[in-house]
Amino acid sequence: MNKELKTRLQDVAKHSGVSMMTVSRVLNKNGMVSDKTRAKVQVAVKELNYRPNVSARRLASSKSFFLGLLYDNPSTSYVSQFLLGSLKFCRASGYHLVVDEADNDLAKTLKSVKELINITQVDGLILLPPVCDIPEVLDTLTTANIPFVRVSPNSQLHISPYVCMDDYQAAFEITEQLINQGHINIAHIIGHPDVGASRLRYQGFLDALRSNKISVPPEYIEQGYFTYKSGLSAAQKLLSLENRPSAIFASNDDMAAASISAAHMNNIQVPSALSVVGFDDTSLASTVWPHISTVRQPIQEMAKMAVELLVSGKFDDPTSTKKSDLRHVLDFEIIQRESSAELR
Amino acid sequence: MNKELKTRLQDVAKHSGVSMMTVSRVLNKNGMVSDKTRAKVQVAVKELNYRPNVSARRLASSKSFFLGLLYDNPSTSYVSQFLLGSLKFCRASGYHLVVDEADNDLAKTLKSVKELINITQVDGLILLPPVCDIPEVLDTLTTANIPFVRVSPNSQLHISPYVCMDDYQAAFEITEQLINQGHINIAHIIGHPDVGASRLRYQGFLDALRSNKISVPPEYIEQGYFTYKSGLSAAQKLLSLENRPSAIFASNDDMAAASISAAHMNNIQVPSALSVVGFDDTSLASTVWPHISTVRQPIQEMAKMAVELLVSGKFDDPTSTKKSDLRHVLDFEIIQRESSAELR
DNA sequence: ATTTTTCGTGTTAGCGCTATCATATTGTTC
DNA sequence: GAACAATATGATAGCGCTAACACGAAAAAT
Repeated sequence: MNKELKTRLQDVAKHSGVSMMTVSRVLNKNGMVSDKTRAKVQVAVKELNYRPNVSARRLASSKSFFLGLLYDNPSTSYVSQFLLGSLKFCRASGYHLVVDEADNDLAKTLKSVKELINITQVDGLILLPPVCDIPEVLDTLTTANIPFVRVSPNSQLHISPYVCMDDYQAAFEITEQLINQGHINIAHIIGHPDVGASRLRYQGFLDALRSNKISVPPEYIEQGYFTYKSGLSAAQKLLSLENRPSAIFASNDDMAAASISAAHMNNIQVPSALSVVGFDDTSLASTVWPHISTVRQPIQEMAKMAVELLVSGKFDDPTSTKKSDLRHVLDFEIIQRESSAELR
Repeated sequence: MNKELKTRLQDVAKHSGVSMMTVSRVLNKNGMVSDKTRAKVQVAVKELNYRPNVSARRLASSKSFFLGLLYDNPSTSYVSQFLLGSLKFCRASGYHLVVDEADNDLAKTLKSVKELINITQVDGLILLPPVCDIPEVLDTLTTANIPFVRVSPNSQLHISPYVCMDDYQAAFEITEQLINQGHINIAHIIGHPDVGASRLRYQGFLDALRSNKISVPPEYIEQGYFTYKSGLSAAQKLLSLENRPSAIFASNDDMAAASISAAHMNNIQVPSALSVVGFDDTSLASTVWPHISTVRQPIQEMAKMAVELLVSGKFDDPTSTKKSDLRHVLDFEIIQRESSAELR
């Protein structure tokens, strides 16, 4: 560790002719500094390419500069994408990320949460679905007064800031695209019942059909669990129906991939005899053949937003924030690939 | 941040009736402490459930307690698995992980490495393939005298510790398993030429055939790049051969998945008319249908080992270590699933 | 013009730990 | 048992930063 190289707060202070404390205030954006001094300091920071020492900061301040990320067990690629995104933005803001997997067991999950709070002393927590909807976890955090951000939560939307995308609208649009391609017999594989997005996507699907005056027979709706396996058995049922659907909308890519497999197994050509669309645009969507038409979720952007919300400190005082500021919706994108096509 | 809760070094010192410095010495395993005092202190540490404050440590010591992880662009699931593994073990050892993606551009990659060294001041670096074989990166690290561990490296094996598995042997065994299932016409899709493991797997494949007196026509060997796409075009060629192989051994799961897709496209049943085996046992292997028979790489264990090697400090002085200590081989496992079967 | 309030800035102490050196306690040699 | 080396422990001073207060200057109120 080369000590000569590092610029310290003192160097910046000397260079701009003020005290260390003033520089500190400028960097932490709290406290009051006149515009003139602030500008002066900022110039010095830039010129010296100063980067604060996270450890010294953490040691001296009441903040830990740690954020926690708690994930459950959705698709691996979803978690890893989110993870990479948040690591990147944490680093940019001088924070560190402590990652923990929530166990299936509620008691263990709560233990993890408490350890993050008491031992690691995180400044805030990011909760991925479906952990973000476990009431006991939310209670623990609220009681401990730890700020947290939830990703695509399902319930109790007023208790914390959250990032999400418009699952309903995306489902509506991708369904409508199938309709525009001439499909009428469209089946749906619902996502995991514990994940709120599943319901929204299902609703979007239904409403798209309704607004186009298309009715859905009940046997066109199958319950899945976001896993390949569940998708496979759902698709098998759909494809063995008397009146086989010409298109399947699966609530995520894993189940869409499974639908394609099921089609292969039954010698049904995709997309000529069956169109399949998924949701999420995980790497899987372009790793199976044919590539899956899907909805791109901006996972990295969601991670960035989640980190930013915590870092900003805007929500540190839970009583002072208005409901309207809690919701942060990011844009999606419909991706047309080879697994869906015009009905012939 | 609740200050009352945390046990400090001082508390441990008081509790065991020695000075802070002695406790520090016990914890850091350097310096000399008598066995009696060490025992006393260790008891106190346990009783008080003491956890050292990483930031204070970092601030006061010459170490940064940061490790860097540099990855390139192999399969997402490989990276994310490794990432999760190393995060876990870093946390357990009180280190933090700084992750950086190596750009395709050499200059940018070197810039990342230098930033990790100079700005973040990492204590050590983990290099994933194929970054672990870029001479300029290795040179930079050697010059800066930063310890690093490489994962499945290809070349210059004497310059740093590394973790790997026996790719050759694993390839040999999974090929032999196909042979034992009655297969004679076995094709191979080679992995990315820049990744050393590709060659080892290819060699293991060849030697398994040779030792069973089976000859391979040259058209049974296709070059791939570890991507689904490259695997698809390779498999297409293999399956359109006059004398079609009855089995394909792909150098990773992505290309095995592609081979299965290609089979579907050509109306070839897997595994009844074509057996396919892969390598890595990433999540993909059990997300396509049929599930892929493959070699399980112990990715998380490799991550753990890599972190441990750096944390141990055994290799901080590059001149003092013997060649024999550098190599760390972990066990693999052959996983038989539904994509391969007895030849009928 | 004086008091009060605000704002902007500097001063001091210390966060929890380790490096460094000083000191105390052994053990070893002749 | 004196003289030395080796080993074991303690005291002190920071690492780079911020909290908490102190203080002067400007603005507002009397």
